[in-house]
Amino acid sequence: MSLDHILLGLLREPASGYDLKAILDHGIRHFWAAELSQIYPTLKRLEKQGFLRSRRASSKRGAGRVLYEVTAKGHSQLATWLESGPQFGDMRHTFLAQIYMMDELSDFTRTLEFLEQLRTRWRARLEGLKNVEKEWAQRDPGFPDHLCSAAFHRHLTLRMGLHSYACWLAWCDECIRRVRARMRKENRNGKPIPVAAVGAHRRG
Amino acid sequence: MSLDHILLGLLREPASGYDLKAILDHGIRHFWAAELSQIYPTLKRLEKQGFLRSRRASSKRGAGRVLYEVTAKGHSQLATWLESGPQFGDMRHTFLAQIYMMDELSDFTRTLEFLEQLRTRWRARLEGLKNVEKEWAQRDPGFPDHLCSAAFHRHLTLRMGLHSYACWLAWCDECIRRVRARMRKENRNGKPIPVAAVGAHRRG
DNA sequence: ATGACCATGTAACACGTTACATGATTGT
DNA sequence: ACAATCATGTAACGTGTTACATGGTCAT
Repeated sequence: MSLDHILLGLLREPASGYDLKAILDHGIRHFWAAELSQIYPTLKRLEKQGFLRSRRASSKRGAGRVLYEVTAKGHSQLATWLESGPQFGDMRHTFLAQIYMMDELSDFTRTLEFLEQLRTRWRARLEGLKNVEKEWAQRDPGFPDHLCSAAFHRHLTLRMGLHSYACWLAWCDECIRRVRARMRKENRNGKPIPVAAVGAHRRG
Repeated sequence: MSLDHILLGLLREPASGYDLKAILDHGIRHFWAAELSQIYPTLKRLEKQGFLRSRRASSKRGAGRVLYEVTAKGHSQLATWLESGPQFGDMRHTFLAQIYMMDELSDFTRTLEFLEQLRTRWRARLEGLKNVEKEWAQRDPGFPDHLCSAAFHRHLTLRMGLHSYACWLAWCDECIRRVRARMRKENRNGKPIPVAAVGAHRRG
């Protein structure tokens, strides 16, 4: 149900499905993704429901395009959604599930490699977002305290990405430090740490 | 595809679908969720594929139960998955999408209310996890540096939850401070901040 | 002419949720 | 008797991905 509202919200000016995909991929990719094969049918349905209206337009390059814009009904639908409070979905962090059961491999080297892969990925993401912010600051004289309302809200979401990646990296470092400490201890005195479950699962 | 591996990983001792649901709800709920209606068919499929084997057992209370355990094939399947590196799925943070388009409402009071709802929720979650950790520390003399390997890895995932919620709260506070500052400014000198998009979307 | 990009779509499949259906046992 | 908990499942629906199909324009 969320993609409906997201498309409605991104349609500030008339845009095609292809445009919306580009917007999603550029400014939004750290917290949302969608494929064209999902966007096109969704736009059609939103039009049928009266939230959008479409018209044909030509494009310099390639085929003709279909531009959509939000109707009054669409705007009020979007406002209702925004006023309904935060939509929390439950997060599915597959990599955390993997760490949870990493003891299966009985080898802390694997855990360490795994954590280092997470760190590499997140460091790259963090650098990416930092650059986005830096370039924005250079380009826009109003940055960050005199942005228009739309850009201001956009910046808040960018800050969330920066906070998150930084904090996950800190977590990675903590984990790596602790895993290394355990490995040193095991090497010092030939694995005295019990391998059997002490109270496996339940309130982890 | 992930639920398959998660069930395999959670099955350290023989357990029923109902048990697995309880494990998911207790130790894992801050990063994964699944319904019984999804778990039961998945277990059947995993058995058909040779990763699990089942036997009937009675239970004190209620009906008979079906206990599953992991086969050798299942263990090696799980090991392959764990060694294949972190599975990053793209995150869908609906509430961030909502903030992104919150300027639609042309009223910072709404943004503020929204952020305060996020803060309330996350504060509760953070307190919950802090309690889990505190009780664990009191209960288990090996905590946190002499846990068995399984519990150690479990603790790493708990730490991730603690880091995340704390960092999101910090982000909330930063946002709330900035929104309040903007509201004060607007009150001082009747809305001089441009409302029109300066460069809407694109690299946000 | 080849590949990169613009542009729109359909079909099949995979994954996940909600609602429904059944029935036993235990505690109040 | 009633509600809560144990226990297993099916059916319908909603959402999201991958693969496939089509065809135009532009630069090399």
